[in-house]
Amino acid sequence: MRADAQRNRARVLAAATEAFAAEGLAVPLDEIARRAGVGAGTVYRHFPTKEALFEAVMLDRITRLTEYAKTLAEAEDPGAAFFEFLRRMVFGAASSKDLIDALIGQELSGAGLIVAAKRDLHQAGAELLTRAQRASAVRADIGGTELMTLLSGTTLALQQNPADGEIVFAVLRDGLRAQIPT
Amino acid sequence: MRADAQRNRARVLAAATEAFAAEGLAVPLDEIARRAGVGAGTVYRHFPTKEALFEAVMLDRITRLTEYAKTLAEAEDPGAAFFEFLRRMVFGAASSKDLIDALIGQELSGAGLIVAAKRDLHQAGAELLTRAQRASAVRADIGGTELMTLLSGTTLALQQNPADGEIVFAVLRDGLRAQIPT
DNA sequence: GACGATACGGAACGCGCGCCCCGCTTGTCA
DNA sequence: TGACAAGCGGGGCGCGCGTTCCGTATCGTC
Repeated sequence: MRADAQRNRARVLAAATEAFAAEGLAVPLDEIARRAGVGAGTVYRHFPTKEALFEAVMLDRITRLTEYAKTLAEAEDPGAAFFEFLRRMVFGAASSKDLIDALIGQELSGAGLIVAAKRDLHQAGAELLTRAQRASAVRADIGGTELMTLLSGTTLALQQNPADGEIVFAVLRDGLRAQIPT
Repeated sequence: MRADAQRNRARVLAAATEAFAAEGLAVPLDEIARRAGVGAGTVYRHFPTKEALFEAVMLDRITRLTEYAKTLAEAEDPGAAFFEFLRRMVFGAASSKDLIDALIGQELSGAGLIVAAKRDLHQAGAELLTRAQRASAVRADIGGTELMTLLSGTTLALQQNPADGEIVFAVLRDGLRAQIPT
């Protein structure tokens, strides 16, 4: 690959990451190209479609989260590790509109790369959850899938009112800590 | 107003309510017209713009919720009334994609009718909340605005996985019940 | 330094959708 | 029942945006 091509690819990716985070999937591709200082054609040489570009951005983001989750899985205190993960998920995504689209939109079935990444993240999250539950730090009547649903919702909520972050997180935390009366 | 005009207006409103709930704001106006059995021009005779139609639909929905909240405000048990309201909000909106757009989208500033309706709903919800808090049924460190943020999030979450409704609601409920350790 | 290949830019195309327009239909009232 | 207004349908326009195409510029190599 030619040097300038490599440089442009990186620029596009950076601009796309920023633009998608700020505006969501709705940002026009021309706008991304403009921010990257390239033409629209160049974007298409590196990514066959706008959706592919979006997926590349999300893939990076999701992978990073998964790695973090795996790190936490080896912490001593399972409860603390779990809630730390929760906090990162909630606040990390609160200011990026792209996640909304990634989570809500069912149109990104994609080549399967994202699906796999998502599955990994879910798995890592579930691992943290199970450990915390074994330590009695989290209620037993919730599974990995439902946890992700909750997380999506919390993220989406903070999208609108980032200022309410702490209280929303507190309610989620306390709700997860609650022991079921059976 | 002529009889057929009245009938057509009602048909459009009904079709729009259904279509918006199923598909969200993204549903093409022609589709709504088709479902209503009228032409696109007819829709525009009754509602000046697509957004106006959407607002009319949402106005109805929001007003209904507010009335319900006001009814509950006179119940004997403030805690039970509050959680009943919560349940209605969460599950009532879980299967309608239009609320997503109404809640997320900031583009519907509108003529102010919706804004007023929203404010009324918030006020009624806040009243229920305050009463429940005075009865020590709900944590004290949360206000009306933050409650609405939480509710939006929960609603949005269930949009994707309606099956997780009960557990999500349970976590929200228990999180709200939790007393703060100070 | 010249030449071939690779990559670039941005004008142009097609499509979907909101909205308007106008010839025709239908309801209403005398 | 006739005449006029009110209302209707759907073709068409304009715009925004994703995508493509191709003449031009740039890189790497001999």
